[in-house]
Amino acid sequence: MDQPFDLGQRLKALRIAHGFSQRELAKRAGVSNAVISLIEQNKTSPSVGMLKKVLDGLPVALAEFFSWEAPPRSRVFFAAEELVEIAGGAVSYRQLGRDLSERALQILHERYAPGADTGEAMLRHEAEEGGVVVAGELEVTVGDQRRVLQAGEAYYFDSRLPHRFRNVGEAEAVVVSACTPPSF
Amino acid sequence: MDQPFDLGQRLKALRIAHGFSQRELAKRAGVSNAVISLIEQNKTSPSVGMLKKVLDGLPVALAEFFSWEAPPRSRVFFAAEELVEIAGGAVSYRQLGRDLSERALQILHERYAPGADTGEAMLRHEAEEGGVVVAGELEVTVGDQRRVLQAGEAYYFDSRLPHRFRNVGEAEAVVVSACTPPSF
DNA sequence: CATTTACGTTAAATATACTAAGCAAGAAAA
DNA sequence: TTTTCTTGCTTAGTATATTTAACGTAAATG
Repeated sequence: MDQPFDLGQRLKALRIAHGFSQRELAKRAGVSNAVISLIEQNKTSPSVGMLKKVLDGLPVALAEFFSWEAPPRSRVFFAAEELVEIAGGAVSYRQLGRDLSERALQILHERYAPGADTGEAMLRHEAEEGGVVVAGELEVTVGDQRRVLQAGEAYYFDSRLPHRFRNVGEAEAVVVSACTPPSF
Repeated sequence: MDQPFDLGQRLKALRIAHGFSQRELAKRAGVSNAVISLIEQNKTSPSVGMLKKVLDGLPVALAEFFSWEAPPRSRVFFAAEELVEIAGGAVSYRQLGRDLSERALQILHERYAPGADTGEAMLRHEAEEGGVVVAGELEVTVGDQRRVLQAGEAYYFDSRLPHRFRNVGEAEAVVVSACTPPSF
Protein backbone atom coordinates (compact mmCIF):
# COMPACT_ATOMS: atom_id res chain seq x y z
CA MET A 1 0.00 0.00 0.00
CA ASP A 2 0.90 3.59 0.40
CA GLN A 3 1.04 6.45 2.81
CA PRO A 4 -2.57 6.49 4.01
CA PHE A 5 -2.64 10.24 3.41
CA ASP A 6 -4.72 11.33 6.34
CA LEU A 7 -6.85 13.73 4.40
CA GLY A 8 -8.98 14.60 7.39
CA GLN A 9 -6.06 15.55 9.55
CA ARG A 10 -4.54 17.55 6.72
CA LEU A 11 -7.73 19.55 6.16
CA LYS A 12 -8.26 20.14 9.83
CA ALA A 13 -4.71 21.39 10.27
CA LEU A 14 -5.11 23.80 7.37
CA ARG A 15 -8.49 24.99 8.59
CA ILE A 16 -7.17 25.64 12.09
CA ALA A 17 -4.08 27.32 10.69
CA HIS A 18 -6.33 29.72 8.83
CA GLY A 19 -8.39 30.31 11.94
CA PHE A 20 -11.75 29.09 10.69
CA SER A 21 -14.43 27.05 12.39
CA GLN A 22 -16.01 24.21 10.42
CA ARG A 23 -19.10 26.32 9.86
CA GLU A 24 -17.18 29.41 8.80
CA LEU A 25 -15.22 27.44 6.28
CA ALA A 26 -18.35 25.69 5.05
CA LYS A 27 -20.02 29.04 4.48
CA ARG A 28 -17.03 30.49 2.65
CA ALA A 29 -16.76 27.37 0.50
CA GLY A 30 -20.49 27.22 -0.15
CA VAL A 31 -20.95 23.72 1.17
CA SER A 32 -22.76 22.24 4.13
CA ASN A 33 -20.98 22.19 7.45
CA ALA A 34 -21.55 18.49 7.86
CA VAL A 35 -19.22 17.66 5.04
CA ILE A 36 -16.33 19.40 6.75
CA SER A 37 -16.92 17.42 9.88
CA LEU A 38 -17.21 14.14 8.01
CA ILE A 39 -14.12 14.75 5.93
CA GLU A 40 -12.06 15.68 8.94
CA GLN A 41 -13.10 12.46 10.63
CA ASN A 42 -12.28 10.50 7.48
CA LYS A 43 -15.86 9.25 7.49
CA THR A 44 -16.18 10.09 3.85
CA SER A 45 -13.94 10.28 0.82
CA PRO A 46 -14.85 13.56 -0.82
CA SER A 47 -14.93 13.97 -4.55
CA VAL A 48 -12.20 16.13 -5.97
CA GLY A 49 -14.81 18.68 -6.92
CA MET A 50 -16.01 18.86 -3.35
CA LEU A 51 -12.49 19.02 -1.98
CA LYS A 52 -11.64 21.79 -4.39
CA LYS A 53 -14.68 23.81 -3.30
CA VAL A 54 -13.68 23.39 0.32
CA LEU A 55 -10.05 24.33 -0.31
CA ASP A 56 -11.12 27.37 -2.31
CA GLY A 57 -12.65 28.63 0.91
CA LEU A 58 -9.30 28.77 2.65
CA PRO A 59 -7.95 29.37 -0.03
CA VAL A 60 -5.50 26.57 -0.76
CA ALA A 61 -4.76 25.00 -4.14
CA LEU A 62 -5.17 21.29 -4.67
CA ALA A 63 -1.51 20.96 -5.57
CA GLU A 64 -0.58 22.65 -2.34
CA PHE A 65 -2.93 20.46 -0.38
CA PHE A 66 -1.32 17.31 -1.68
CA SER A 67 2.23 18.60 -1.50
CA TRP A 68 2.96 16.28 1.29
CA GLU A 69 5.23 17.09 4.12
CA ALA A 70 8.12 14.69 4.22
CA PRO A 71 9.80 13.43 7.36
CA PRO A 72 12.89 15.46 8.25
CA ARG A 73 15.56 14.58 5.75
CA SER A 74 18.76 12.99 6.94
CA ARG A 75 21.31 13.48 4.20
CA VAL A 76 22.22 17.13 3.85
CA PHE A 77 25.79 17.39 2.65
CA PHE A 78 27.46 15.72 -0.28
CA ALA A 79 31.16 15.45 -0.95
CA ALA A 80 32.31 16.08 -4.51
CA GLU A 81 32.94 12.35 -4.90
CA GLU A 82 29.45 11.56 -3.74
CA LEU A 83 27.80 13.21 -6.68
CA VAL A 84 27.00 10.01 -8.53
CA GLU A 85 27.90 9.82 -12.16
CA ILE A 86 24.81 8.91 -14.15
CA ALA A 87 26.11 9.32 -17.66
CA GLY A 88 29.88 9.38 -18.19
CA GLY A 89 31.68 9.86 -21.46
CA ALA A 90 31.82 13.13 -23.34
CA VAL A 91 28.88 14.35 -21.35
CA SER A 92 29.08 13.88 -17.60
CA TYR A 93 26.02 14.19 -15.38
CA ARG A 94 26.87 14.08 -11.73
CA GLN A 95 23.75 13.85 -9.67
CA LEU A 96 23.25 15.03 -6.13
CA GLY A 97 22.16 11.92 -4.24
CA ARG A 98 21.33 8.48 -5.48
CA ASP A 99 17.69 8.08 -4.52
CA LEU A 100 15.36 10.71 -5.90
CA SER A 101 12.14 9.06 -4.82
CA GLU A 102 11.61 11.41 -1.92
CA ARG A 103 13.05 14.47 -3.57
CA ALA A 104 11.21 17.33 -5.17
CA LEU A 105 14.33 18.49 -6.89
CA GLN A 106 16.99 16.89 -9.03
CA ILE A 107 20.25 18.78 -9.12
CA LEU A 108 23.01 17.97 -11.55
CA HIS A 109 26.59 19.08 -11.98
CA GLU A 110 27.09 18.68 -15.71
CA ARG A 111 30.31 18.68 -17.72
CA TYR A 112 30.43 18.71 -21.50
CA ALA A 113 33.68 17.89 -23.27
CA PRO A 114 34.39 20.07 -26.33
CA GLY A 115 32.00 18.97 -29.06
CA ALA A 116 29.87 16.90 -26.69
CA ASP A 117 26.21 16.74 -27.61
CA THR A 118 23.08 15.29 -26.05
CA GLY A 119 22.09 14.20 -29.54
CA GLU A 120 19.84 14.98 -32.44
CA ALA A 121 16.91 13.16 -30.92
CA MET A 122 15.72 15.92 -28.66
CA LEU A 123 14.84 15.18 -25.07
CA ARG A 124 11.38 15.53 -23.54
CA HIS A 125 10.02 14.90 -20.08
CA GLU A 126 7.25 16.14 -17.81
CA ALA A 127 9.00 18.76 -15.73
CA GLU A 128 10.54 22.18 -15.58
CA GLU A 129 14.25 22.74 -15.59
CA GLY A 130 16.78 25.49 -15.53
CA GLY A 131 20.46 26.04 -15.02
CA VAL A 132 23.39 28.38 -14.94
CA VAL A 133 26.48 28.00 -17.09
CA VAL A 134 29.47 28.14 -14.78
CA ALA A 135 32.30 27.75 -17.29
CA GLY A 136 32.80 27.39 -21.03
CA GLU A 137 30.08 27.94 -23.55
CA LEU A 138 27.08 25.81 -24.32
CA GLU A 139 24.61 25.84 -27.16
CA VAL A 140 21.09 25.28 -25.90
CA THR A 141 18.19 24.47 -28.21
CA VAL A 142 14.61 24.57 -26.90
CA GLY A 143 11.77 24.07 -29.32
CA ASP A 144 12.63 26.38 -32.20
CA GLN A 145 14.83 28.64 -30.11
CA ARG A 146 18.61 28.30 -30.06
CA ARG A 147 21.34 30.19 -28.32
CA VAL A 148 24.96 29.86 -27.22
CA LEU A 149 25.28 30.66 -23.54
CA GLN A 150 28.50 31.90 -21.94
CA ALA A 151 29.58 31.48 -18.34
CA GLY A 152 27.20 33.40 -16.11
CA GLU A 153 24.26 33.04 -18.46
CA ALA A 154 21.30 30.83 -17.79
CA TYR A 155 18.25 29.09 -19.17
CA TYR A 156 14.84 27.97 -17.95
CA PHE A 157 12.14 26.04 -19.81
CA ASP A 158 9.33 23.52 -19.72
CA SER A 159 10.96 20.14 -20.19
CA ARG A 160 8.11 18.96 -22.38
CA LEU A 161 9.52 21.12 -25.11
CA PRO A 162 12.10 19.19 -27.09
CA HIS A 163 15.56 20.28 -26.03
CA ARG A 164 19.21 19.64 -26.67
CA PHE A 165 22.60 20.68 -25.29
CA ARG A 166 25.86 20.96 -27.21
CA ASN A 167 29.30 22.22 -26.28
CA VAL A 168 30.36 24.36 -29.23
CA GLY A 169 33.41 25.81 -27.46
CA GLU A 170 37.03 24.68 -27.33
CA ALA A 171 37.07 24.19 -23.57
CA GLU A 172 35.02 22.08 -21.25
CA ALA A 173 31.57 23.50 -20.48
CA VAL A 174 30.23 23.25 -16.94
CA VAL A 175 26.62 23.71 -15.91
CA VAL A 176 24.72 23.40 -12.66
CA SER A 177 21.13 22.55 -13.41
CA ALA A 178 17.97 21.76 -11.51
CA CYS A 179 14.84 19.94 -12.50
CA THR A 180 11.50 19.43 -10.81
CA PRO A 181 10.09 16.89 -10.48
CA PRO A 182 13.09 14.60 -10.94
CA SER A 183 12.45 13.01 -14.30
CA PHE A 184 15.62 12.76 -16.31
CA MET B 1 -13.41 31.63 -10.35
CA ASP B 2 -10.53 29.46 -11.18
CA GLN B 3 -8.93 27.35 -13.81
CA PRO B 4 -11.64 24.75 -14.38
CA PHE B 5 -8.96 22.09 -13.99
CA ASP B 6 -9.90 19.70 -16.75
CA LEU B 7 -9.35 16.60 -14.73
CA GLY B 8 -10.45 14.31 -17.53
CA GLN B 9 -8.04 15.73 -20.05
CA ARG B 10 -5.24 15.62 -17.50
CA LEU B 11 -5.83 11.96 -16.70
CA LYS B 12 -6.16 11.01 -20.32
CA ALA B 13 -2.90 12.76 -21.20
CA LEU B 14 -1.10 10.97 -18.42
CA ARG B 15 -2.59 7.62 -19.33
CA ILE B 16 -1.61 8.01 -22.98
CA ALA B 17 1.85 9.20 -21.99
CA HIS B 18 2.31 6.00 -20.04
CA GLY B 19 1.02 3.96 -22.95
CA PHE B 20 -1.98 2.36 -21.27
CA SER B 21 -5.47 1.72 -22.57
CA GLN B 22 -8.42 2.52 -20.32
CA ARG B 23 -8.85 -1.15 -19.52
CA GLU B 24 -5.18 -1.76 -18.84
CA LEU B 25 -5.05 1.11 -16.44
CA ALA B 26 -8.29 0.03 -14.80
CA LYS B 27 -6.88 -3.44 -14.22
CA ARG B 28 -3.61 -2.11 -12.81
CA ALA B 29 -5.50 0.25 -10.54
CA GLY B 30 -8.02 -2.36 -9.50
CA VAL B 31 -11.07 -0.38 -10.55
CA SER B 32 -13.70 -0.84 -13.21
CA ASN B 33 -12.89 0.35 -16.69
CA ALA B 34 -16.04 2.44 -16.85
CA VAL B 35 -14.76 4.85 -14.27
CA ILE B 36 -11.73 5.70 -16.39
CA SER B 37 -13.96 6.46 -19.32
CA LEU B 38 -16.34 8.53 -17.24
CA ILE B 39 -13.60 10.50 -15.55
CA GLU B 40 -11.86 11.26 -18.82
CA GLN B 41 -15.12 12.60 -20.21
CA ASN B 42 -15.70 14.63 -17.06
CA LYS B 43 -18.99 12.84 -16.66
CA THR B 44 -18.21 12.16 -13.06
CA SER B 45 -16.28 13.81 -10.28
CA PRO B 46 -14.25 11.04 -8.71
CA SER B 47 -13.58 10.87 -5.01
CA VAL B 48 -10.00 11.47 -3.99
CA GLY B 49 -9.80 7.87 -2.89
CA MET B 50 -10.82 6.73 -6.33
CA LEU B 51 -8.51 9.16 -8.07
CA LYS B 52 -5.64 8.02 -5.91
CA LYS B 53 -6.30 4.37 -6.78
CA VAL B 54 -6.33 5.22 -10.46
CA LEU B 55 -3.15 7.29 -10.28
CA ASP B 56 -1.41 4.54 -8.33
CA GLY B 57 -1.86 2.42 -11.42
CA LEU B 58 0.30 4.71 -13.52
CA PRO B 59 1.93 5.45 -11.05
CA VAL B 60 1.59 9.15 -10.44
CA ALA B 61 1.29 10.90 -7.10
CA LEU B 62 -1.68 13.13 -6.33
CA ALA B 63 0.63 16.08 -5.82
CA GLU B 64 2.15 15.46 -9.20
CA PHE B 65 -1.25 15.12 -10.79
CA PHE B 66 -2.31 18.52 -9.56
CA SER B 67 0.99 20.18 -10.29
CA TRP B 68 -0.47 22.13 -13.10
CA GLU B 69 1.02 22.34 -16.51
CA ALA B 70 1.69 25.87 -17.62
CA PRO B 71 1.28 27.16 -21.15
CA PRO B 72 4.50 26.92 -23.20
CA ARG B 73 6.96 29.31 -21.67
CA SER B 74 8.30 32.19 -23.69
CA ARG B 75 11.46 33.26 -21.98
CA VAL B 76 14.14 30.58 -22.24
CA PHE B 77 17.53 32.23 -22.19
CA PHE B 78 18.94 34.77 -19.78
CA ALA B 79 22.01 36.92 -20.23
CA ALA B 80 24.34 37.24 -17.27
CA GLU B 81 23.10 40.80 -16.75
CA GLU B 82 19.52 39.64 -16.73
CA LEU B 83 19.91 37.62 -13.57
CA VAL B 84 18.22 40.13 -11.32
CA GLU B 85 19.94 41.05 -8.11
CA ILE B 86 17.60 40.42 -5.20
CA ALA B 87 19.94 41.04 -2.30
CA GLY B 88 23.16 42.96 -2.93
CA GLY B 89 25.87 43.67 -0.44
CA ALA B 90 28.19 41.08 1.00
CA VAL B 91 25.81 38.37 -0.09
CA SER B 92 24.60 38.56 -3.68
CA TYR B 93 21.59 36.59 -4.86
CA ARG B 94 21.11 36.84 -8.57
CA GLN B 95 17.82 35.28 -9.58
CA LEU B 96 16.95 33.72 -12.89
CA GLY B 97 13.91 35.69 -14.08
CA ARG B 98 11.89 38.35 -12.34
CA ASP B 99 8.46 36.79 -12.13
CA LEU B 100 8.31 33.47 -10.33
CA SER B 101 4.55 33.19 -10.26
CA GLU B 102 4.41 30.65 -13.03
CA ARG B 103 7.59 28.86 -12.16
CA ALA B 104 8.04 25.58 -10.34
CA LEU B 105 11.67 26.32 -9.76
CA GLN B 106 13.68 29.20 -8.39
CA ILE B 107 17.29 29.22 -9.48
CA LEU B 108 19.87 31.50 -7.93
CA HIS B 109 23.47 32.37 -8.70
CA GLU B 110 24.79 33.27 -5.27
CA ARG B 111 28.02 35.05 -4.35
CA TYR B 112 29.28 35.40 -0.80
CA ALA B 113 32.04 37.88 -0.05
CA PRO B 114 34.63 36.63 2.45
CA GLY B 115 32.97 36.60 5.86
CA ALA B 116 29.50 37.11 4.43
CA ASP B 117 26.73 35.50 6.44
CA THR B 118 23.00 35.05 6.05
CA GLY B 119 22.71 35.80 9.73
CA GLU B 120 22.16 34.23 13.11
CA ALA B 121 18.42 34.20 12.73
CA MET B 122 18.15 31.07 10.69
CA LEU B 123 15.97 30.93 7.63
CA ARG B 124 12.88 28.78 7.21
CA HIS B 125 10.39 28.35 4.41
CA GLU B 126 8.09 25.69 2.98
CA ALA B 127 10.18 24.14 0.24
CA GLU B 128 13.10 21.95 -0.66
CA GLU B 129 16.38 23.33 -1.83
CA GLY B 130 19.81 22.23 -2.88
CA GLY B 131 22.89 23.56 -4.53
CA VAL B 132 26.41 23.01 -5.70
CA VAL B 133 29.39 25.05 -4.56
CA VAL B 134 31.18 26.24 -7.69
CA ALA B 135 34.04 28.19 -6.16
CA GLY B 136 35.40 29.07 -2.74
CA GLU B 137 34.24 27.47 0.47
CA LEU B 138 30.98 27.87 2.28
CA GLU B 139 29.86 26.84 5.73
CA VAL B 140 26.33 25.45 5.66
CA THR B 141 24.29 24.89 8.81
CA VAL B 142 21.04 22.92 8.65
CA GLY B 143 19.24 22.11 11.86
CA ASP B 144 21.96 20.79 14.13
CA GLN B 145 24.24 19.79 11.27
CA ARG B 146 27.11 21.96 10.10
CA ARG B 147 29.74 21.54 7.45
CA VAL B 148 32.17 23.57 5.35
CA LEU B 149 31.71 22.71 1.68
CA GLN B 150 34.45 23.13 -0.92
CA ALA B 151 34.01 23.72 -4.63
CA GLY B 152 32.38 20.67 -6.17
CA GLU B 153 30.52 19.72 -3.02
CA ALA B 154 26.82 20.08 -2.57
CA TYR B 155 23.89 20.18 -0.17
CA TYR B 156 20.19 19.33 -0.18
CA PHE B 157 17.62 19.79 2.55
CA ASP B 158 14.05 20.53 3.55
CA SER B 159 13.81 24.30 3.77
CA ARG B 160 11.58 24.07 6.81
CA LEU B 161 14.64 23.15 8.79
CA PRO B 162 16.36 26.28 10.04
CA HIS B 163 19.40 26.99 7.89
CA ARG B 164 22.25 29.43 7.45
CA PHE B 165 25.08 30.11 5.02
CA ARG B 166 28.43 31.67 5.82
CA ASN B 167 31.57 32.20 3.77
CA VAL B 168 34.42 31.15 6.07
CA GLY B 169 37.08 31.29 3.33
CA GLU B 170 39.39 34.07 2.19
CA ALA B 171 38.05 34.19 -1.34
CA GLU B 172 34.60 34.78 -2.72
CA ALA B 173 32.28 31.76 -2.53
CA VAL B 174 30.00 31.02 -5.46
CA VAL B 175 27.00 28.72 -5.39
CA VAL B 176 24.32 27.76 -7.87
CA SER B 177 21.21 26.76 -5.99
CA ALA B 178 17.67 25.70 -6.76
CA CYS B 179 14.53 25.78 -4.70
CA THR B 180 11.06 24.41 -5.25
CA PRO B 181 8.55 25.84 -4.94
CA PRO B 182 9.98 29.37 -5.22
CA SER B 183 9.69 30.71 -1.69
CA PHE B 184 12.72 32.72 -0.75
C1' DC C 1 -29.87 32.29 37.04
C1' DA C 2 -31.99 31.74 32.16
C1' DT C 3 -31.05 32.70 27.17
C1' DT C 4 -28.58 33.04 23.28
C1' DT C 5 -24.96 31.94 20.22
C1' DA C 6 -21.43 29.10 18.32
C1' DC C 7 -19.19 24.77 18.25
C1' DG C 8 -18.68 19.90 16.31
C1' DT C 9 -21.37 15.82 15.55
C1' DT C 10 -25.01 12.75 13.93
C1' DA C 11 -29.56 10.78 11.32
C1' DA C 12 -32.49 10.38 7.53
C1' DA C 13 -33.37 11.80 2.78
C1' DT C 14 -31.53 12.73 -1.58
C1' DA C 15 -28.10 13.00 -5.12
C1' DT C 16 -24.31 10.98 -7.23
C1' DA C 17 -20.35 7.96 -7.97
C1' DC C 18 -18.97 3.21 -8.84
C1' DT C 19 -19.57 -1.58 -10.58
C1' DA C 20 -20.77 -5.11 -13.76
C1' DA C 21 -22.42 -6.24 -17.98
C1' DG C 22 -23.20 -5.37 -22.66
C1' DC C 23 -22.80 -2.46 -27.07
C1' DA C 24 -20.68 -0.93 -31.52
C1' DA C 25 -16.51 0.15 -34.16
C1' DG C 26 -11.83 -0.87 -35.58
C1' DA C 27 -7.66 -3.87 -35.92
C1' DA C 28 -5.47 -8.18 -36.21
C1' DA C 29 -5.54 -13.08 -37.21
C1' DA C 30 -7.31 -17.07 -39.60
C1' DT D 1 -14.47 -12.89 -46.04
C1' DT D 2 -15.31 -14.51 -40.91
C1' DT D 3 -13.54 -14.76 -36.35
C1' DT D 4 -11.52 -12.89 -32.48
C1' DC D 5 -9.58 -9.48 -29.74
C1' DT D 6 -9.21 -4.68 -28.19
C1' DT D 7 -10.59 -0.24 -28.08
C1' DG D 8 -13.83 3.26 -25.72
C1' DC D 9 -18.58 4.14 -24.43
C1' DT D 10 -23.29 3.43 -22.28
C1' DT D 11 -26.87 1.63 -19.05
C1' DA D 12 -29.08 -0.38 -14.78
C1' DG D 13 -28.33 -1.46 -10.09
C1' DT D 14 -25.87 -0.79 -5.94
C1' DA D 15 -22.94 1.65 -2.88
C1' DT D 16 -21.70 5.94 -1.06
C1' DA D 17 -21.22 10.93 -0.78
C1' DT D 18 -23.75 15.20 0.33
C1' DT D 19 -27.55 17.88 2.20
C1' DT D 20 -30.84 19.27 5.41
C1' DA D 21 -32.16 19.31 9.94
C1' DA D 22 -31.68 18.21 14.37
C1' DC D 23 -28.89 17.10 18.73
C1' DG D 24 -25.69 17.92 22.83
C1' DT D 25 -22.29 20.70 24.70
C1' DA D 26 -19.81 24.81 26.09
C1' DA D 27 -19.08 29.61 26.40
C1' DA D 28 -20.79 34.10 26.13
C1' DT D 29 -24.66 37.37 27.12
C1' DG D 30 -28.72 39.24 29.48
